[in-house]
Amino acid sequence: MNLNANFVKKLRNSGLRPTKQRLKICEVLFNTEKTFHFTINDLSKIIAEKLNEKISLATIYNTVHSFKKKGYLKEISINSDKSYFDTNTSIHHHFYDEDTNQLIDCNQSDIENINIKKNITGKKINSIEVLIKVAKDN
Amino acid sequence: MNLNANFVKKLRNSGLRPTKQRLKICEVLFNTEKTFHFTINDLSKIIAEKLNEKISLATIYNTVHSFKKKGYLKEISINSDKSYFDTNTSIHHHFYDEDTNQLIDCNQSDIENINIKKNITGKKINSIEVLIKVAKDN
DNA sequence: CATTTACATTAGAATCATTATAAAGTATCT
DNA sequence: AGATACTTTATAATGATTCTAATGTAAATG
Repeated sequence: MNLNANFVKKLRNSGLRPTKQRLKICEVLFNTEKTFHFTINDLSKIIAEKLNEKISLATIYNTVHSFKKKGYLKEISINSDKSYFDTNTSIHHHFYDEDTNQLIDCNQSDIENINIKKNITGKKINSIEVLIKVAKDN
Repeated sequence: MNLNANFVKKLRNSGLRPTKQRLKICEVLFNTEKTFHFTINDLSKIIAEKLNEKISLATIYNTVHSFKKKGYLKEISINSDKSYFDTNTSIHHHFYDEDTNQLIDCNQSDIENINIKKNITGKKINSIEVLIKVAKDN
């Protein structure tokens, strides 16, 4: 399956028609070797600068949220004013560098298995996320 | 040490003068058997309703942030639009009920020790927080 | 393949949480 | 008590996100 068909599939699965704008968004999000973290504002700038395309914020918000709902993107919790998203949707954790405000992936294999002894009755666990805050050591 | 003296001490330690408004805030935050979670808006409403006092939002924000900086309150990360605070400042984790949007404490003793095998070079770990998202099991 | 219909895009307005401002009030110091 | 420094407050400003409604485009229909 070529890239474009893959993008179309992701969009359709998310209940979205494959439009020019949304395909551009896919290009930035899914056509990369490495996964990455971004805010809506970051994404908007990348599209504007690298792709020389201007897509309205409303469209970007809608598309990102649809992808998130479908599981093609993850939202990441940080004490913060902004929402961070992650194109790495696998189970993994994060370091948050308080000096630089940078988010860094922490593979599941870098943390020993987390064993939760007690759960809320009648509920199932949907996710376990660890956030490790680090700062200059001095 | 009586309660009031305790409040004054907390305020002074946080670099704040003990004013009428701030003491009312302390009353809500620290004069309880149980610790609890709140948003600034919650706090504002509790003060307005239970204490029959109206304190401006700016004062509440300032006071809460000073307490947080000093460690008398914790801020909690959730995928969200709002900031949650916790009067339980001990090391502990959280369940987040996605059905009800409720935050529930998870004691450190309810999770087996978390062992991080790899750290960012030159950084020290300030905190390790686990957020367990749960939802109806059906 | 023209037409209709349903969904999309967009700029700009609206909203909501949070932060800044500056005038009036209060705690503390001397 | 008077001077000084910090506070409170209402209101304005900001910034992220969502809404709106007019215009545009994809898909379905005949």
